[in-house]
Amino acid sequence: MGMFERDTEIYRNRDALREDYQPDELVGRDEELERYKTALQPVINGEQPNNIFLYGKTGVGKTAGTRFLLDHLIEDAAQYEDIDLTVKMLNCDGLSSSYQIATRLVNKFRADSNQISTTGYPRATVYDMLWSELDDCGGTVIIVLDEVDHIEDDSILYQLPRARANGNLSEAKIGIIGISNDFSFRDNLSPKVKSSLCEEELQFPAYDANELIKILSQRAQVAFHEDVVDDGVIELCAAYGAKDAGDARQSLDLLMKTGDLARDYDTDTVTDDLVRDAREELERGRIREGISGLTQHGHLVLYALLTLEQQGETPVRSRDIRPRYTSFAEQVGVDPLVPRRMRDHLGELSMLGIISAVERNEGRRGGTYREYSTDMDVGMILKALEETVEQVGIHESVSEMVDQETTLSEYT
DNA sequence: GTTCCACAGGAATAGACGGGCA
DNA sequence: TGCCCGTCTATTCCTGTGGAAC
Repeated sequence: MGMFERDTEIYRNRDALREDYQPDELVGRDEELERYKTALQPVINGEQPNNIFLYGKTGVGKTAGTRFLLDHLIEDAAQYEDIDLTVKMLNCDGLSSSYQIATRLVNKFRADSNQISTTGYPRATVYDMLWSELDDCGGTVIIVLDEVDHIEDDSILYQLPRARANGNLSEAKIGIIGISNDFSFRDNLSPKVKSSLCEEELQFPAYDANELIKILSQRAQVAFHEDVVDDGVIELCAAYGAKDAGDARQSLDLLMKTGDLARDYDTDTVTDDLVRDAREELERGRIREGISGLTQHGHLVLYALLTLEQQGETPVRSRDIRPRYTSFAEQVGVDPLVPRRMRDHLGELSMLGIISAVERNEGRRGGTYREYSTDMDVGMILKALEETVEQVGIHESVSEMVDQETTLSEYT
């Protein structure tokens, strides 16, 4: 027998569970796509396209829906001789200024051999280059700015929709599609930008469990061989996904992890139990990753909360976490942070989903405050902390402290 | 309706640090 | 090497906020 043996293969096409997989049909977004389609209709009519602003949380099909519709739009527009449609998509992640967006856009229109540098030109020159590229291109041009909330200044969002009205363009008709998962971004736009960019606003709500089931079934059918996936697996993945954030990406990851576990265990069926294992595994990974990105003080704040949790003192408000945190900080020989900064760390921890916060309000008697607790297994987080944090001294001091505290509390 | 509590969290600012560059 | 710049952490000061108490 050889050293390598082929796995019992449950997958037909594992890639179908990946985020970037494009199914032939987009399920679960019927209403949204219908409205989106209506908003794009002017393109086919040969009119000036609407500017569209699209918002919704991560993993609710904004980008996938846009790709899907625009692909069809390009295909259908080709049937009309008087329409010359160009679509350019730009992901603004990692780009912070209008200047950077403008240079990237110019390069999108130019050949690889003719790219411009992303620094060095006066802003007005870059804009002029952009206008001439757009005019050379002519016809209808749709520019999709994904994650548009990463841009910190309005300039390009103001200039682009008005380029034609301002006489910078004579040939091209421009339509902007802005995609954002930050709801407050829209409100923070200056009124003049808001009115032009947000002519059509589309909101993509989170997926509910039924929609997730549809999506997962569709993908699973392609991804797995027949009769490999037990009844209930899909439903369970969807239920977890709907409970957490209504995020399709997350549910798909869970399903894929479950399949991977089944493959690793050499079983030929994907079962409910594996879903639970996979979820724990993903959770562990997420927590480890979150913890590794924290500063020393973040770790100390987390330790403080964890030890309080172990003693049954949670949920606990930040001012009651502080003494514990302060003594931990002293134990490891660092100055404790001011309360304001400590709250930042607590906020960061709850953003990462490692701890949870509930806002409480006792009015004139007690004002508003937040109560923190961990909604996960403390042992698991502690283990992740020990694995991730190499800082000498912390664990020893903390476990010493915990021992003291627990012995103390045993006597009281 | 007004007041007021105690915190939430935004804004301005400073210092440390690291990478790119002449 | 020193300089510049952007990023990250932390501090200080501040305004905002929801609902119980008045």
